[in-house]
Amino acid sequence: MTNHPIATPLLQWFQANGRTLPWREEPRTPYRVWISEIMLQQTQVRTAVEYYRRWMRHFPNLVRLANASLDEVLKVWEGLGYYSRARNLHRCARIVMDEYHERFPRHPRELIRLPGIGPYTAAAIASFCFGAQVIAVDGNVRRVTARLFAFEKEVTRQDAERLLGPFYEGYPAGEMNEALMELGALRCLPSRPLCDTCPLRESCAAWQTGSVHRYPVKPEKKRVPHIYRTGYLILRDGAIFLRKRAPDEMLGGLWGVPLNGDGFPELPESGSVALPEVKHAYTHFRVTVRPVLIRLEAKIPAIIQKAGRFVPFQEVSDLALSGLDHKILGRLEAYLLERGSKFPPLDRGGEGR
DNA sequence: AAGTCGGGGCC
DNA sequence: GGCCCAGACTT
Repeated sequence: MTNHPIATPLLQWFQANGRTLPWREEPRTPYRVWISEIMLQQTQVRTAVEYYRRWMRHFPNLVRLANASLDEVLKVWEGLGYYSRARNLHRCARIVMDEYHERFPRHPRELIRLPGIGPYTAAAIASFCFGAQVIAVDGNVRRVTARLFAFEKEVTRQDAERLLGPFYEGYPAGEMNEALMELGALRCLPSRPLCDTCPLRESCAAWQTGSVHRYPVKPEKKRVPHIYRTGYLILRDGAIFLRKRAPDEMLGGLWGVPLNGDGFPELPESGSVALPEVKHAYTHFRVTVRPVLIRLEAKIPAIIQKAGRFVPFQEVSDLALSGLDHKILGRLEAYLLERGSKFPPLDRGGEGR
């Protein structure tokens, strides 16, 4: 029996205090693990759990997902962000159904070739579902590693694999991966870690030197630009003009209010009504949108009409919209309510159908 | 190695 | 406001 001074207490702690993922119900099929791991990319468990439950009601298995339309998939994903994850899930489901006879490949080298599955997710699926002896390096594992070894640089995936590899020998990698991630989520927190109750305290180089707060070392912070746009609310006979973004642009596949610039011409604002501004923060820039109700005298120019279509108010909630567009349409809803008119409430994720 | 790609939770 | 989150993909 192996008895590693770090791996053994880690697993003992995990079996007594870990296992907090709410969807760990058996059996942990590749489909369930795949969906949950994709949802958890750059997303906290609290945020993902309700999306996961709703997802499984809409797409309970791989075939149902593969046979759905991308519009349906994006609507269920709506609000989770990083929408390439949803587009890749859809692509991947069709590949696994058509080319892998509905069965995920077992080997990480094969899994990583599938769209949306990178080094972490491939290792997670392979170790959780197929017992592969591979390390799944996520943000938690990087942080734990940085403190455990008082690592003075950013911990790359290769660094983590090299430093943690000896711990894994003789232990099930799936359990070790989960244990390390749970430790990062419950004890080795990004700020104010709970070292008093950490099972690896005595082995932690950062704790031994009283310098836990210095790790992990953070890269330079870059200042984010702030852009200003005008959002065009073009109404006609109980419908609003929306455009569908191309698959290869930001928020690809989602519908939205057209903004000036950004593939859309400036519109004349004579006689228009300005609504309160909307602010929105993305990862690498911020935007302030000034929504305006546009009064179009003449017919819609062809260049604009080609960019989208007029959507009846009642059908807007069937479309997948970004968070910014929800905010903008919220201004319109408030404006119409003030004037005794009505705009249907915008539910997210298609639950209202 | 560095940029791009969302949104929510928390301080 | 800034920071972080069970990362992947492109260049």
